[in-house]
Amino acid sequence: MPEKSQPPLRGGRARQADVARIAGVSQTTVSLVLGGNRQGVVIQEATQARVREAAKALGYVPDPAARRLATSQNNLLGVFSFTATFPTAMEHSYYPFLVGIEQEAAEQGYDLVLFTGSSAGGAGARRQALDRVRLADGCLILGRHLPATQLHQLIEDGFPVVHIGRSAEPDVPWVGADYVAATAEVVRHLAELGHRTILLVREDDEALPSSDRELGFRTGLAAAGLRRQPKAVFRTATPESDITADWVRAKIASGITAIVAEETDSGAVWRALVKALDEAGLRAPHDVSIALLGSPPADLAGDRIPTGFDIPRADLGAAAVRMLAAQLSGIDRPQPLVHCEFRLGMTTGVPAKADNTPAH
Amino acid sequence: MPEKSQPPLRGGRARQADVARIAGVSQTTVSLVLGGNRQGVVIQEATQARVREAAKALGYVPDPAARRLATSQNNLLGVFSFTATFPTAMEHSYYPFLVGIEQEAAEQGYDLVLFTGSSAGGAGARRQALDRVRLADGCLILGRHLPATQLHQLIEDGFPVVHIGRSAEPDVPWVGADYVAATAEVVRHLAELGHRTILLVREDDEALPSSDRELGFRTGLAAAGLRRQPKAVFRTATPESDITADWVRAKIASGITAIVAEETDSGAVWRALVKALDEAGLRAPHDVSIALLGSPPADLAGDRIPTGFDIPRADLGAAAVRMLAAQLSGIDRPQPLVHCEFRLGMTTGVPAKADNTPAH
DNA sequence: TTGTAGGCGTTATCAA
DNA sequence: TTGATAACGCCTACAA
Repeated sequence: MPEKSQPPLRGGRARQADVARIAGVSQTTVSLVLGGNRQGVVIQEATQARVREAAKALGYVPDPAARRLATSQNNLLGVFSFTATFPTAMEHSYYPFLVGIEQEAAEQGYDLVLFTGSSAGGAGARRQALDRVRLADGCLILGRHLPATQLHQLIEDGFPVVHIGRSAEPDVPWVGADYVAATAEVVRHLAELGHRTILLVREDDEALPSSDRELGFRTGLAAAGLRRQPKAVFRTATPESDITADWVRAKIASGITAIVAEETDSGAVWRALVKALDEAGLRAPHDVSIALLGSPPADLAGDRIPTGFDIPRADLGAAAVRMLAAQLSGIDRPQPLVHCEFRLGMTTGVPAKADNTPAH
Repeated sequence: MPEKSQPPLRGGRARQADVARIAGVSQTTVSLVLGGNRQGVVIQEATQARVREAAKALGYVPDPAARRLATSQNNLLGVFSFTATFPTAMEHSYYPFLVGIEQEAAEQGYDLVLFTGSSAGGAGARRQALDRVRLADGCLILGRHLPATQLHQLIEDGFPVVHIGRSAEPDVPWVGADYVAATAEVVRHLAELGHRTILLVREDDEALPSSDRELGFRTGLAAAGLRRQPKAVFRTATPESDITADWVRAKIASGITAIVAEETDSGAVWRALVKALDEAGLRAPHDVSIALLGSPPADLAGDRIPTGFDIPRADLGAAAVRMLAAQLSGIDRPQPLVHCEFRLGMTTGVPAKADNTPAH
């Protein structure tokens, strides 16, 4: 047997070279036949058959690592978050985003690399480094607090990155929910019901989600032709103590017929509002209309559905993947804003009494 | 500038060669300094510092594919599931497993690769292929229906794999919940309360989770010194129609004082049992004790907590990672069985009336 | 202490 | 139509 001295299999795996030897052709031919043959090279049917047969006999399977090395395409999308991606407390997890991310990634032919221990530290401090993400073709970033320096280094190097959630950092590509339009729509809804004096309750910080809602609020008021009201926005850092039964009564007495509350991470504002109404013996929408600029916290899910809007987290994840894929293939970036679905709940209705604005 | 003509960065990613050029050393030295240097080669501190600095400046990260091709190690653990890992219906998801997987992977210094599109298909049928997991150092497999052929191919080739959930396939390493011991413990609990005639309700198939529970049931009976009862196990394929108010009444009349129900994917058995009791106007544990061999379905969570046991899914995920890590480092496999926590609920108590077994 | 050279399995470019 | 041959990025004897 004057065959080459190589053993037929090495480490239990057949290589293209093995197939080639069995089929009596060159390794290149095997690659051509078995790989896509994108070069459009013409190969005899008989040869192809021989190659295929040999491959099958040997149980040949291409080595993805080698393939990826040769094509310099990992088909890997990174997912990086600074907090644990799957915390024990499920409500705070990125699960809803991942639903969309996974679907769209599959659609586009990418696998996902989940970088672990971003918060915990795990095995050594160096794992903290954002640099690890470079092993993927591009990376999605979840969460608010990013190390701006590292991130910009990444971006400067031309590494494709998309932040989920509108980013305040310049030059960081992002996808985000369109809070402005969604909030404006809620205001419009209230205005159409006849409300003329509407109050926005928001947290007392400068986060984008908050200021976007305020912008949408003002936009909505203007679009509805409502005149600028001096104290249309109420800021609170401590909802529990600020938003009381007395507070609500006073607001209603002052002519306010509708209150829209920001959705916060903890849901504290909305929770406090609901509680305050309850303690005041008031009911929505009978005594006052209330709306929530976001989704209700899980533990209040059983309550009456609040009017407001839903943040399409899965859509956001999918949009982020699309944006990243676009960067990777050099296509123009798609729309970064994702539409929020208006939610007609049971907490808004016509104003309790004729509004007290001057007749026009 | 008599530097080599290569651009400092290619395609946005730095290679060892780039680092070497910047640091003014050879590529080997870079590999030595940055890689573990398992060869024990001694390198000047100053040189090492230069290399590290250059690497940092360039944001160098080793290419996983290349690394794997050369060594078969890249600190990546694969997660493969036959259904989508993040389905829209969160209740049926692998979330609880992922909590443990992520934590333990971080602990052990691994990142995770989530192989997507296993079910959806996505970009072509080949994505279906389990072979992609070879990019990682090893792989966790979730879900029941495995492509046995591909899986065994993988295992034969020495690729480390761990199935989450006890596997019926031979030679497939797995971690699983110890249903046998847990079920036996529930039976013991009932026996200690004084129950002598206990009924097991299970689904009518031959799945391991079911048969393990039955085995534990019989073990528990034997350990409690209860004599073998002819019709101690009731099988049903259609719980809704089989488990009715009349059925329950008949069982109680026949002397049964306790019923243990298998946890099924849909929770159908338990649901039917609870409903039947309700319709019969019976209450647990007053009229009959009932126990659930697993966790209650989410929509019944508000009900009275059933006695039974909890499946430690996060622990399972962590155990799977440990087992995989053990395989990777050549250590002996750790215990594959994870203990289920006994859950003392409100549905079991002393038998309704003096039991009717003959005096001993 | 550092560098040279060869190989891992695939793809891609040329010649033949 | 096929077959050498050179990357791809990294690791590791072995040589200097």
